[in-house]
Amino acid sequence: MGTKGDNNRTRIVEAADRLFYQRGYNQTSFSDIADITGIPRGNFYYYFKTKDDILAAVVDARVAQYEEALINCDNASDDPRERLLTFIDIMAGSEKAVLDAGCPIGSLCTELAKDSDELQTKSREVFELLRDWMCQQFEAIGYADANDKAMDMLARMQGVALIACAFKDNAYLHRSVAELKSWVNSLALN
Amino acid sequence: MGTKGDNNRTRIVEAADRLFYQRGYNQTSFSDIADITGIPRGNFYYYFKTKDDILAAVVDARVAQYEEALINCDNASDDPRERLLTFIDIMAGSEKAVLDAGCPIGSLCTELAKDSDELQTKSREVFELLRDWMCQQFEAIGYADANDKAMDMLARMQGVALIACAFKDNAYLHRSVAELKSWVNSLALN
DNA sequence: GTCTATATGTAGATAGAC
DNA sequence: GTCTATCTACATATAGAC
Repeated sequence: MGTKGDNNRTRIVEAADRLFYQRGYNQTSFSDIADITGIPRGNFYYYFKTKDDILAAVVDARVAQYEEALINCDNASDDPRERLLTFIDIMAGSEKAVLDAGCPIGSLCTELAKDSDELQTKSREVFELLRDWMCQQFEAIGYADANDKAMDMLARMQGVALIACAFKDNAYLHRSVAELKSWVNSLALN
Repeated sequence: MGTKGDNNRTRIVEAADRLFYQRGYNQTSFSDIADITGIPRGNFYYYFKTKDDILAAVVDARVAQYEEALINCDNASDDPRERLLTFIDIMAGSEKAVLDAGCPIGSLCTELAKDSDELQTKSREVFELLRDWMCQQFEAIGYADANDKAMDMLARMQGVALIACAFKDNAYLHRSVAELKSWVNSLALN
């Protein structure tokens, strides 16, 4: 523990994370990951029992990454609206990637919805994290239907990412992000 | 032409259409289509040169199917708002499938955004058809930014379908469809 | 822990008999 | 037009040397 093995494991997960996003889970092979990391295919099975296990590790890594981002949002302000705006800015920061491959969370869930239930349930975890955090913010603003609001905001961001990617429309993406932010700004603090 | 060959071709396209929706394009094999249709794998190459050609035929079939649906929307009323409501009802009619596999158009575009440019461009055709028709309706209502409105409505529907599918949340789907319809109803006829 | 060699299955695609 | 047999490539996964 804590030596070279962990390093290799981490490198596999990071490469898989990027490839699952850019090519999709099913279209990413062990060879692809091996080519990027320089770690031979056969070696993967020392760190992971199956490809599904690699996905689980990737989802865990993404959850950890977003947890950190959400802490940053929390620290950015005491005003829940400001926190939501910070979150939108973070997401909008990867606009080029979104235009190219959509939202990493949404596109993964969409793909795995057509696979096994286990993969589907696992990939949903990132969404659940974001929904719960958004729900907290809407509760702090004073909404009784905070969870509904969180689902709405999640859906809105996903719709924007999907359409922007499908049409490769950068202008649309910018306009929609601006409109989403002005919607958050207009929320009354009850 | 017009004889048995067309029948087999049509059966292949119909089976592929269903499978591309339920399992995804890349996860659907010739064997899968052969199992459903009873037509042997090797036979496919008499009707299609490559798997990509089958996808093109499926997209063409979907475009034709939605063109027909849009004509029905046009015939339903002279009021563009009523037409949009009819369209929403048609899309909401397949709620069980949406919960299971998402929107057939959106999930295909999301998947193929990570594949070749050709497949991506082809799959976008269905979206373009819907966007153009929606744009017409918003123009008829009197919006100067009709195309923006069309993109917004498309994105909203896609976001709802994606989130409903990811969370397997039927109640959310119903609520969101109702809210979308009440939004259309509230549009002022200028 | 790390690597090579390989097993096993299945994918898309082709050849050629009928 | 329809079908069987098969090719080639590549997928996940395993075995076992070092």
